[in-house]
Amino acid sequence: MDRKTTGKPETHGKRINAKRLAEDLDVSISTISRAFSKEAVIAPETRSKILDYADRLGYRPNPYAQSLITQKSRIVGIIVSHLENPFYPEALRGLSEALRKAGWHLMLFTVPFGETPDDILPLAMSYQPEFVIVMAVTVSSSAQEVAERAGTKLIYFNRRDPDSSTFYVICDNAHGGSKIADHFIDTGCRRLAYIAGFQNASTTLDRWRGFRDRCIARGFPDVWREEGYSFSYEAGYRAAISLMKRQPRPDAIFCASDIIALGCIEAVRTEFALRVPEDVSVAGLDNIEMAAWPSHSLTTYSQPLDKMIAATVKLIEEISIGAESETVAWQIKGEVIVRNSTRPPPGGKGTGTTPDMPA
Amino acid sequence: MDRKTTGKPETHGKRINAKRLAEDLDVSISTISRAFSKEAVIAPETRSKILDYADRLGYRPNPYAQSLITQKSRIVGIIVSHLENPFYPEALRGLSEALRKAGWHLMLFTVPFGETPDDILPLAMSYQPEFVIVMAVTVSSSAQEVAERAGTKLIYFNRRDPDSSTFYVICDNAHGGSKIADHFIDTGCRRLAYIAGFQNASTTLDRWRGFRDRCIARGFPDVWREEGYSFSYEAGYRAAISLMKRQPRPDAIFCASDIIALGCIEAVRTEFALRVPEDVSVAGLDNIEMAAWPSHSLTTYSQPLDKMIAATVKLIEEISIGAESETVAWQIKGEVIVRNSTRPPPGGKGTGTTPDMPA
DNA sequence: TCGTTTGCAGCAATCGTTTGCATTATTTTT
DNA sequence: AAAAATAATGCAAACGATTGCTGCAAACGA
Repeated sequence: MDRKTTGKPETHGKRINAKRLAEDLDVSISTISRAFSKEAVIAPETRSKILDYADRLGYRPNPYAQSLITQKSRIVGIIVSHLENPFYPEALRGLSEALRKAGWHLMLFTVPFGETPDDILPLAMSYQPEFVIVMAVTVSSSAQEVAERAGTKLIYFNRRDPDSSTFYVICDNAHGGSKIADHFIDTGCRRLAYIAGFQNASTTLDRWRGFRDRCIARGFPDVWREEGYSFSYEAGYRAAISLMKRQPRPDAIFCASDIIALGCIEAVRTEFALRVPEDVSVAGLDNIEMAAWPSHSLTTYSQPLDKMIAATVKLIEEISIGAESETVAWQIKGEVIVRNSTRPPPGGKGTGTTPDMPA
Repeated sequence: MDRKTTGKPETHGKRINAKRLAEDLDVSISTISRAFSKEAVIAPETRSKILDYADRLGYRPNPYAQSLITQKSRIVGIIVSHLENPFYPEALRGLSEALRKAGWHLMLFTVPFGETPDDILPLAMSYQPEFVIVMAVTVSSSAQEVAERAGTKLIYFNRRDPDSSTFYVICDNAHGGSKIADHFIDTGCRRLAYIAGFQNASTTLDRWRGFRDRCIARGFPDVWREEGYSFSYEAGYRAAISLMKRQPRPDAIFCASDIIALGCIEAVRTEFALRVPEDVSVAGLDNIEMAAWPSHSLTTYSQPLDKMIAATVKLIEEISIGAESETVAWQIKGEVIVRNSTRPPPGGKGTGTTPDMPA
């Protein structure tokens, strides 16, 4: 009695579909369909009979037929350009799980070196996703228009489009910059510098603005800015080198991202034999997991990733329902996470002089 | 003359489909379809006329209708469990680009903490991908059967299923272990140890086997093994602590992955105030980008990622064509990358004593 | 008992393609 | 010039669902 099947379900050649179920159970195809629809009106016992049998056969409604008829795909595309920045895998993972829970499927598109999201968008569009999340530089307005015309909504994640008014979800980058400025100044730093990331990125810009404005406001108008040209370890390493050659040397460096900060710290230590934080305070922005590793122990401003993800999913759900969503954009505050890459406050409290890290 | 449209293409309400093109161009829907099919027989001028016009309208064949009729999805699902290990974002990116070039679409599924690929597979199946790449622990044979029955082929990436004979692509992990053993022994290390990753993973096992067997073969049968229980920085940190408490202390540690090795190095330095590589040589396996950073400068055995990706795509293409692929599995050799986390050879040549890293 | 409301299920049109076969137009052969 | 071969297109039946409408029974009220 432990054979493969217990009666009817003899997978007899053909692929199982609604018709097969309908015949076996002696109902119409419509009824099968309704059994799988939450809102449809159908007798409870009929539904459970169908659902049970479907389960036995391993039947699931064909999503292609569904998409074809309903004109909805339940697919969200995601365009990512810089997976090498650990912030993005973290974001990707969170987004993936949250969207899955909400019943969406994620199609991944990476932007190869030398190409732009603009080149990828048409491809991403081919499965007619209802949404495309862009975790990369913003796309041109013409590409944007193509998407809109096909009925696909664009959502920027961790980017903001200076011009157009598409949906976006970001952390309050200017706030981050300003809080780091406060932290530097409060701990006695005076010669303040910034290492920028990719030049056209809104994140580079906003973090700089927040940082510089706050420095100025607190009486330190001479803030240096060094271009990193990208959000990477190497960028931080290189930028730090030219920054540290200046006279007088900066005593605090705010980096446009954590990964830049790590490169920066390394350069300060290796190339100049200087100590962090005794000689230079270094802070980043992101709060990637690596920042907490004892070897790095990086002071940073945390991106509120969970909240950003929740906001993104909420946005998608709302628009999808047709709510025309009042909130077109989310900008969420994070907080400063003080670790050991910045000097302790002058009072001498806190972590003491320099803990942990061996010479 | 620079208006939106130049004549006909007045997107008049309805969604553009083959029918619309057919009417406008006065051909049949079949002809439209054939214009988009490489193999179809159609007059060249007809084809280009159609293609041009389609371009003007921005028409592309509806993939859902296509999938429905052809029973092929051109979708490959990918199940990833440990994006926090930088090896996986790197692999993901490569796979994504290579598959896209080959005309496939990638659906991403991450395995949330506490769940297994088994739980995710049914979900991944719902869009009927033609292939599912599993970059995680292997799935149970029953789940595997479910996939096979739905006509989906499973491919393991960086995993090998001890029991069943599904497709897999891995690097030659045993070779890696043995080469690292050689390197340790050649550079004068004598008290050899291994930090394992996730216990049931084939990678943990194979790397250990290769390492231990080679050590034994060369006359060092007493190889320590410490469990890390996962492939993570924290695991390496913890495992290194209990390993270094032993007497006598190991003087060389082979870690089941780069990220473990980084944690291990950090523990050795911070918790024991010992130097790497002077007191202990540490090597990993993967060759993630971070391993090359000057702050880490990790000796490691490189996974031949490019080749592994190429093999995966080739596998997919072949099976998809129906070639029933002779090669069911790929196992590709990598090579030892010597950096500064292992001591130089006794002869004194090579990089000298200890370069770069400040005290 | 009969008319009315209500609850469920079925009919059939529809989504946008692909493709085997029939048909027409064109060229070649005899 | 007619017959045969070839090339290009059209016809229509799938693929597997969803959903507005219709129909029918049971339940209800009078």
